[in-house]
Amino acid sequence: MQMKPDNWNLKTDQAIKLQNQLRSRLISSLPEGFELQTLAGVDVSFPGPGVGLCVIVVLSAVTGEVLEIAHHSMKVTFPYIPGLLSFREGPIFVETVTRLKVKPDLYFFDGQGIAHPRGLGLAAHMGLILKKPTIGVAKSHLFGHYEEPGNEKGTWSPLKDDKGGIIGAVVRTRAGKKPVFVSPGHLIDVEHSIEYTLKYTTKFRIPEPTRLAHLWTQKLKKSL
DNA sequence: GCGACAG
DNA sequence: ATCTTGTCGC
Repeated sequence: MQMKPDNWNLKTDQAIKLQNQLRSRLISSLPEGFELQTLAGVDVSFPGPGVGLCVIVVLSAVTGEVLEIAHHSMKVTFPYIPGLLSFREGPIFVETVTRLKVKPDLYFFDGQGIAHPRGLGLAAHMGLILKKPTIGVAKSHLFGHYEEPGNEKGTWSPLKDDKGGIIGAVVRTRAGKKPVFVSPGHLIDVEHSIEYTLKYTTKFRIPEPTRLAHLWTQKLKKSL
């Protein structure tokens, strides 16, 4: 039986089963004739217990100019459990994305893509719902084996699963600073995930789209 | 049983 | 993620 990727009313054991079923639907290559015109960064903050605030910032892939910012806050019930982040942040993201006028060609998420225990991290799961290319750029490690990458910006080392398959990369986006964990979500491969992550990470360690989304998520949290 | 553990 | 100001350093 086919389950919907946006079924949030599940207990933890059922959520895990859903992830195992959805992983097979992932496509690991860009759509035919893919053209990157607009991209988005997503982030979620928690103004208080049981309340989440999501922000999506859309930028021009050419000029880097901010084209649109959408946000929404609502009650969150699912707890934070490593490996089940999409069930906590997914509902509010899906609600927020409906408020966008511009539909981005690519999304950056603050979390893992397929570099996940069941191959379905936040970025991968949201990609299946969006049916758009998604990339996960996490600030810390969750799953996979790797060697520390070189110390220069742009250097990276592969993230591998238990069988040695490459599921992402540990990328040094800033010399001398902690690397980020990049992995493809849906409709994209590891190589392009690294390429786009480096291309859109300019001044800081985190890609501009998600970095800006995070800034807004913190700013809006205070004005509530 | 003992660690590891996105945000 | 969140609790929290100024401060040392590149």
